[in-house]
Amino acid sequence: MPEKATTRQMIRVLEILADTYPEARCALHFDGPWQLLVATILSAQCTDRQVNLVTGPLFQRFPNPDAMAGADQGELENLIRSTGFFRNKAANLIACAAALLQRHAGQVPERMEDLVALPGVGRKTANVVLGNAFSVPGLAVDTHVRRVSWRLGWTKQTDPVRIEQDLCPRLPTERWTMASHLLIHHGRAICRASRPACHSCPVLALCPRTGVA
DNA sequence: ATCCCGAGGG
DNA sequence: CCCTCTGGAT
Repeated sequence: MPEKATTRQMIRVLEILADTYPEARCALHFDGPWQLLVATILSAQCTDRQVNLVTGPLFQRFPNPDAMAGADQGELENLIRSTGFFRNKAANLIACAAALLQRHAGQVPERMEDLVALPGVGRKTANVVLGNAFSVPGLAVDTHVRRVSWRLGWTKQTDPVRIEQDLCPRLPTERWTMASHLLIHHGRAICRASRPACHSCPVLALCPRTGVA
């Protein structure tokens, strides 16, 4: 078994991925922290493409937390139905908007502690909002980050929080947010969950598995 | 550990 | 049919 990846090796992989995917960034369409928060809540177990299809009409109908807090849940469900889990998500969005009004004067808070206290917001969603709306460093560990970092031999953990605790100390703070984007992009394009395209992987030489899913 | 849930791909 | 998609709450 290979040793756990070093900071130098991890940065080398990230640099190659950055060269391979210069367009890597947050793929959700949004304008401002609140729209990003809503889009990220909707992105649970759903492609970003599917989220982007519904957020246009959604934000036209409910342009701010005040409007969404007073939304009819059935109407909201219909607007977000195609993203899946629509009953949970609709209830969470209404409760979340209400919580923003009650606790934060209708603004999206910039602290992890406050974000994860919002309905429907877990640590992964909070990290996405912090990193992409407020430029606060964080590693958002989703299904792609978990799978790719596992295959690269960067971690043996499976719990997202432990993966975060395992990887972050070995990476410079300023690379955390981009690391999420790069690993997600690579996970979608090449290092897919099923039938990964190892034959065309730019970091194959740095992967301990060298081709096995 | 289990549930929520639609859409897309193989 | 199967698996997977930028999870979260119970």
